[in-house]
Amino acid sequence: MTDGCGLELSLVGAGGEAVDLRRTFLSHGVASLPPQAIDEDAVTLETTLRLSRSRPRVVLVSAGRPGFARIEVRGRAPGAAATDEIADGVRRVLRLDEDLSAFYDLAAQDPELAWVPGAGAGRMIRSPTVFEEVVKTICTTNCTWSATERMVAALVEHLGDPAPSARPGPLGRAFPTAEAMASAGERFYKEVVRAGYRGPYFIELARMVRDGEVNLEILGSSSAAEIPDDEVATRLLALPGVGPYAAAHAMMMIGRYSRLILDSWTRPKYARLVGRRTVKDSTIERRFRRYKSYAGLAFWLFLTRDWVEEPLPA
DNA sequence: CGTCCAGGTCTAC
DNA sequence: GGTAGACCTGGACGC
Repeated sequence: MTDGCGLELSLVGAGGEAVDLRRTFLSHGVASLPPQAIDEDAVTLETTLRLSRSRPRVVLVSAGRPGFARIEVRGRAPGAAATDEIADGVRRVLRLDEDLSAFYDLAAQDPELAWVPGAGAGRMIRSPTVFEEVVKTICTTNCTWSATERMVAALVEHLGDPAPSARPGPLGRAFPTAEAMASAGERFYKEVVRAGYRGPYFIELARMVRDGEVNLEILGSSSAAEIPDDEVATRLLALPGVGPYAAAHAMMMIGRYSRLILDSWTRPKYARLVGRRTVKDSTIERRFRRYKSYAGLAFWLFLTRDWVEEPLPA
């Protein structure tokens, strides 16, 4: 456990926005894939963070004093450097470094999304690396959610570096590095992960990242600010197994909200919410065009408002 | 049992 | 540039 002071993070966005921890934890399904896990009732997020100078550590994030998140680190108390790294990691995962105030201003003018700023919604739980986001996204393509869970769990369980406290299973391990994924053989992907045709995609993607042919992490860093979304999309679409859906999904995960995630879940859900049987993609795009670079985030929040119960008006 | 298809992508026209 | 068909896997469903 942490030292007596405990570790806490102020739940405020970079622009002073309120942040709702529960809304953040339940921002999207990928947030609950290993090595992350969400306990909805306890409002707790567990994840395992890789550290630069020591073994990965299991971290638990939960509600602390009002306006704060509490961070617990499993195992012996981390040193000062590791503590800083863990705090930075959690800040990144919760996306606290992001300023959503410009988006909130737009949402406030839209009767159907005016609830967003007050709800502290809009922070999509993120993974420690862009590589992890892309791999997980590929695991969501063309299969059921149970298959996604099976594939990700197998990758983490068999290729992830364990924290000292790790027990058998997919939790308590950092997400595998590109190195580890590139070194695993085709048989591993076929027989253990049961990834089917995605196996060769994973091997090639991991090899490209390991060999420095692509720099995915730059796309998720603040130094990529001058790279336009179109360019980010082009780079993602060039990756094996990444098409329009996966590119839009990965972009949402790395804070590039211009693309709408249009897939077999979002399309019917949108149609149902607006009381139609089907809606053309172009119609959906038009509805959210006013949000410009935040169109994808607006669309996602429109779809997921009912994921969290809202407090009754006083 | 077979067919369909799930939070698609790729290749070949 | 738009559009079939194939593609791993494994639940859900119809027969």
